[in-house]
Amino acid sequence: MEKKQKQILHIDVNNAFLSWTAIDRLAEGEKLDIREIEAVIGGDESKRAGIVLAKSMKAKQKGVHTAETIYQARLKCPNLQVFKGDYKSYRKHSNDLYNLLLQYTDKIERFSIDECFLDMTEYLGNSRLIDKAFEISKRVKKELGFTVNIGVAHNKLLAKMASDFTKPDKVHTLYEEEIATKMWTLPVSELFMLGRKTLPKLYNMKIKTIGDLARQDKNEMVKRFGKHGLIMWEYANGIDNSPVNYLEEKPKGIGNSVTLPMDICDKEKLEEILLTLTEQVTYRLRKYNMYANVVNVQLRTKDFKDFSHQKRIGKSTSNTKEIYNVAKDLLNEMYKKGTFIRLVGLRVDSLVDKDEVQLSLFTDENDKKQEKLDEVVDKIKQKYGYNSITRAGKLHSDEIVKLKE
DNA sequence: TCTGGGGTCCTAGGACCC
DNA sequence: TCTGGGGTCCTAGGACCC
Repeated sequence: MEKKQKQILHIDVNNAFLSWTAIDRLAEGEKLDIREIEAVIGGDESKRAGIVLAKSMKAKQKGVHTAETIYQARLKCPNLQVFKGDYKSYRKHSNDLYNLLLQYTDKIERFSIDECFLDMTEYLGNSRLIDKAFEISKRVKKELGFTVNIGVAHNKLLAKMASDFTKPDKVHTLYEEEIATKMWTLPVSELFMLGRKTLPKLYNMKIKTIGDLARQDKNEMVKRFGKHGLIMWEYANGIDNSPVNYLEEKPKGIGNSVTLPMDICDKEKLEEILLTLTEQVTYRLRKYNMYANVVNVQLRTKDFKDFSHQKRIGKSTSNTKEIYNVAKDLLNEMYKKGTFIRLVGLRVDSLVDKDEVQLSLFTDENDKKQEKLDEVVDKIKQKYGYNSITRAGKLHSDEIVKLKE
């Protein structure tokens, strides 16, 4: 029995953050379209978060890369203009795109804020996949005011690779018979899931193009790189059977981390930051109506070394105080006196739905009290905004840990 | 004014049980 | 007394993505 070939589109917003900020500015009456100048969306350098989040085509032509420091970008592009990001607005533009795409299929996987996979297999009728791609491209541009790249293929990997070819505002196909001419000729660094650590190892093996990688012996790749070796080899050969995950998925973990305005070696201060992070993380956790089983604390030292300790806690919980107590223990266990810390992070993992947790018959009276306390605080935050209520003596770390609605 | 913040998945080693 | 493995859970760290 022959299996029906999947019909997949990958939609990728061109310079998403920069385009969306450009649109917002024009809507507010600004005359300058920042897509037309040497510009980036960047983090706040005064908060030691100065990296490039998105770049205009003109900045790209000067050699500016995403994720490099704004300092470095400016060396290459002295007239660079830097703009702040606005995540609330980005979420809205992302939703606008999603809602437009829903008119074509409900099998949409939101891969990130600016990328979607569409499974069109059952929604094509008599039309061709590529014609749908062009139609979507035109409509997004006209109705939403920004451009997208669309990859057209028979699996997700090939669609994603295709959408990454030439930009912006382009539709590219990458069918099986085109792999050799369109993909194997590319540098191996272009392959999805091939990062900066693996690349030098491949260069040592004289692998320069995706084609070189595809022609390696599969078993040899597994022997050398384990599971990752298999994935690399399969991707290089255009093999990917993963489905478009269109169902809304619950998060597997929730975390907040913050780069401090200056390196800190005062443990009390670190604990205060940790408490603020815990409040935010558990607030989000409770909004999902979930409990956590694992607490994880991350520290980054001033020379950029990362450490993390985690602990599986006895019972699942979303209680601020309980999670903070575990977090504080982890911090104390890990923190060496006198070390200067650049970043503090808190995550909860191994999440479960609150409803699925068997409620203990012996729920502690004190636990109930704590849960009530969280509820009351959450309600106030929901009604009057996250910032409306805070613990005494904690205002400073509230400022450091950027508060969000 | 050098290097973000949010995730997911994998690996290796140790503890513990059978 | 010594010598085993397999399986599972837990933890620390790392690679990669946008």
